[in-house]
Amino acid sequence: MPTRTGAAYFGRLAAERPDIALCRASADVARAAEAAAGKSGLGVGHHLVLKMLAAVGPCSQRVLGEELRIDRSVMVGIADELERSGYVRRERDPGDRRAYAVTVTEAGRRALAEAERAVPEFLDSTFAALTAAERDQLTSLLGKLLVTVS
Amino acid sequence: MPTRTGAAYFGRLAAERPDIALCRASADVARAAEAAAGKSGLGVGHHLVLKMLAAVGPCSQRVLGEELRIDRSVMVGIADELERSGYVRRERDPGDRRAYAVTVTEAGRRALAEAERAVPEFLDSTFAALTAAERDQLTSLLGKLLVTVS
DNA sequence: TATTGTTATACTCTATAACTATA
DNA sequence: TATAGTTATAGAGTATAACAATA
Repeated sequence: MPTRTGAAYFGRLAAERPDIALCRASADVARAAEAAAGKSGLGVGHHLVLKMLAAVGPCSQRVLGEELRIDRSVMVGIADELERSGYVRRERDPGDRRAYAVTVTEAGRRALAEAERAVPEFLDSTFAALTAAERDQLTSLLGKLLVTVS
Repeated sequence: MPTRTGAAYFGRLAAERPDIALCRASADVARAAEAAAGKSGLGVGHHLVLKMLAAVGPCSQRVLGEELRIDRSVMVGIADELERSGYVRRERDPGDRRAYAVTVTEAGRRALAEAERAVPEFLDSTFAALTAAERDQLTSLLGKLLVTVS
C-alpha cells in the first residue's frame, strides 16, 4: 500500500479530541505571546509578575508563584531579572523575615504600562478567528474548566 | 505595606486574558493526559501516531510529523519505540526509497484499541466541569482558532 | 539542489532535592 | 518541624544543524 498524505487528518482529530485541540491551540498562542512579549522586552512571566504586583500590592515570591503557577525556583530568576532592571524591589517582610515583600517600582509600572499597551493588539490578532461574543464564550468555558482542574 | 495573599487573583486574570486561561487549562489537561496515557503504557505521541496510521493507512514519518506536529527528529524516537514494541513496521516506500511507509501491525491495533478504551473516561473526568453542549462549543471555538493560527 | 530519515546538540519549561535563615 | 528563598540539577518538549541516502 502506498504512503498517503494524511492531510487534513488533524482537523478530524481535533473535532473528536478537545484535549488535543486545546493543547495545540495553546502551543500556538503561547508562541505568539512570546513573540509579542519579546518586542516589549519583558518576558511573559516578568509581565505577569509585574501585573499582579501592580494589582494586588507587594507579595512574597511564594504567593506570586502560587497564583501565577510559577515554581519558586523559577521565580527567583524572574525576581532577579526584574530587580536588576529596576522594575521591582525586594524588601524584607517585617512580619516574616524569611520572606520578601516584592514591590513594583515606578519604573516597573512604566514598563508594565508599555507592555500592556501591546496586549489588545496581540489578543485581536491571535483571536482574530473569533468574534467578540465567541471570545467571551471561550473565556467563560475555560474559566469553568480552570475551576475544577486547578 | 504588608504582604497580601493575592488569592483568587488568577481568576480575574483569566477573565481578562483568554490566552493565559488557554495556556493554563492546556497545561492542566496535558498533565492529566500524560497520567492517563501512562496507565495504558502508551505515551501520548505514540498513541496519536498509532491512531493516525490506523485511520489513514501507512505514512512516512514526515507526514506523520507534519500532521501531528511532531518534529521529525522526535518522530524517529517514537517510531523506534513503536517498532521495538512490535506495534509498527518500517517498510521502505517503493515509490520513494528515502522514505519509510510506517505501518501498524495487528499488535499495534490491539494496543491502540486498548488505549482508546480509556479515552472517554479521561475526557469525561477532565472536562467534567462542562456539559456536553459546552464541550462541543469549546471544540468548535478551538477549531476556528486552529484554522487561522496553525 | 532538495528531501527523508538520522544523530547530536541546545534551549526552554518544569520539577526535585538539598541547603540557609528564619519561624 | 515547617516554611521562604536559593542553588544545582535533571527531565520533558522542542528546535536546529549537519550528515547519508535518495530524489
